[in-house]
Amino acid sequence: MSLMRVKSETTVNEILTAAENFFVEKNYADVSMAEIAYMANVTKGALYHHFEGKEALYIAMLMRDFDEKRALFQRAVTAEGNCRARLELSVKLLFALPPHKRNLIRLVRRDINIFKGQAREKLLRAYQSALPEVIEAILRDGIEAGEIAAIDVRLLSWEWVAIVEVVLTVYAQDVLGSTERCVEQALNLFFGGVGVR
Amino acid sequence: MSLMRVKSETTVNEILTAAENFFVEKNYADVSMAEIAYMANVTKGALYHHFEGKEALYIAMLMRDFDEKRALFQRAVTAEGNCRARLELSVKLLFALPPHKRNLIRLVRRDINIFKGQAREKLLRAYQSALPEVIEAILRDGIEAGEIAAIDVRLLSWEWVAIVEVVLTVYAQDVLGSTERCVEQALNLFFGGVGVR
DNA sequence: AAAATTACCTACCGCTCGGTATGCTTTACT
DNA sequence: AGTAAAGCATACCGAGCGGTAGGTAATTTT
Repeated sequence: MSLMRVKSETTVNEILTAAENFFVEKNYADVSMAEIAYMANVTKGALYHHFEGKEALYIAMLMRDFDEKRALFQRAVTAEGNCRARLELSVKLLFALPPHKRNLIRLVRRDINIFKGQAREKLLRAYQSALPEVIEAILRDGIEAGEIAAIDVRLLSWEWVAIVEVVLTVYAQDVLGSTERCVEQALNLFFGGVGVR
Repeated sequence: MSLMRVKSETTVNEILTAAENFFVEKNYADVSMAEIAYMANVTKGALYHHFEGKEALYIAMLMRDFDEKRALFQRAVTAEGNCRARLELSVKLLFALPPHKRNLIRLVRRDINIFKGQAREKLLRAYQSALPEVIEAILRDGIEAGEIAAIDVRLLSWEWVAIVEVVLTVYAQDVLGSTERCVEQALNLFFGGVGVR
């Protein structure tokens, strides 16, 4: 039970990693099971041995990433400091990831429409608890401490994520120069806006 | 030349409208030429008579929408008032559109990755001139007038669009109640941030 | 050592979808 | 009136993909 289990886990991980690489760069429909298998150095038969189908594989891949992301951002929630400092930490943690892992964050919002019923619900719940809820926890503290205005936290978290996604682009990093400037830009906009007072 | 031309134009418009309805709700790959044809009350033969293929049809559809959007937002550029007032007008114009036309705006950013080469460039240029450049014109005026901070206008326009897209969601409209509140929320965040001073 | 289970491969099936070949009907030109 | 051309329908093809059936080799269980 030991040797085989290790082998299986290794294969599964290789498959999931291969899947990540394809799904971040191409649409769900444009990624074939055959190429994932090829990239993972196995055959299609192996894929269907470990996963029920394409949809299950895709969901499993996202779930694994959600777990990583949740663990990562949890560090920002439990960190010391005020709301702004903790948001800053969360973005810095995100920037510290390799580009490919960063971009995985956008997959749900891009592909959520292709799933129906329970698969869709499952994904949404998992995403909610991996990202928005974590941000919301920080924002709630910020509101209680009187640092930010008392606006619906979910809406606030979405706006925050939207703002961050912009500075995550290549263009933003070109224009702003460094990671620090990107983080600063996002924080300044979110907390103070761009209007001149 | 007259009767047939009118007939043809009508058919083309019906095809484009049918295409819009499908492409806003499903991924590019999940929309079939057959269902577009059915929705437009023609056959696949007619589609391929009027368009070279699926890609050409999709691009033509976006192009038509770009033209409408550019004409729409141009009104905000030439309007009287300061930067903030004109941005407000542009969002209100967007909100005044039927939901289906509103959402077309997100298609490019969603699907741009599935095109390569010249098709991709063409789409990007058309999109740039239909939306970002229009916003940029307003923002540039705002910077010159000292209303907003001197940040790269393209980056600013992206942030603005990102913020607006959030208040365009159903959730935001539920929470905030009215269109006016949505517009106000976006403007307040963009100009003043959410930090308490 | 035999049986059962796991991991994986090869070969194949069925279906969908983009695209095409061809012909019919209506309009436009001369 | 006759001919050319445009608008559109029908019927079909070929490729590619998700998924399956069945076999083989290794490992674990009894």
